[in-house]
Amino acid sequence: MDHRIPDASDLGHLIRDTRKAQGLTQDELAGMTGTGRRFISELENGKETSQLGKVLLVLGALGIALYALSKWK
Amino acid sequence: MDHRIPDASDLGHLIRDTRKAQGLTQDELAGMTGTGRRFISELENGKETSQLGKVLLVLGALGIALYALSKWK
DNA sequence: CTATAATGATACCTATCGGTAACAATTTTA
DNA sequence: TAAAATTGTTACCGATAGGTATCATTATAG
Repeated sequence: MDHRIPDASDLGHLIRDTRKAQGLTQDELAGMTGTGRRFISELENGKETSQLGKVLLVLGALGIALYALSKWK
Repeated sequence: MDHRIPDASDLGHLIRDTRKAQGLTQDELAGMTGTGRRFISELENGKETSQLGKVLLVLGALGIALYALSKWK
């Protein structure tokens, strides 16, 4: 399934749903990505100031691929 | 055109290329998004710690749509 | 229901993000 | 080329990200 990601809370929801679909806890996902449970919780709740690199780590750990669609290039 | 975004530097390259394709300077893009030129410069150069919300603002300003592809949900 | 697990929220703390400004280096243009 | 424009880099600095630990709250299982 592909999802458009206009803002942080959309990404948060997708991450939460995907994590649960895989039967993972926030603690486990944090461990898999070298982050903390607090980071995962805040990310899933749509925090705008989450750091890009860590977000991409989490997406990667969940097997979520990111695509950018630009009509300019 | 769609681009896979595995890490921060891929996103940086896409942003830079798209910005130039539209004839914008970093200063102008910073102004359009309420950020600073420094943020744009570092983002384009693949800084991992750029904040998610601002990154999404920049993508929006450039007309780049983000999609997430998950086989779980 | 109730015990247990999972998540949310908060305090504490160090590291650092990013705005502004200034200067250097690089690229573009005439 | 040389001047101008653009971008990279650094200093300064207030604000805050996020790790760990802890407690409150909510969800889940038996």
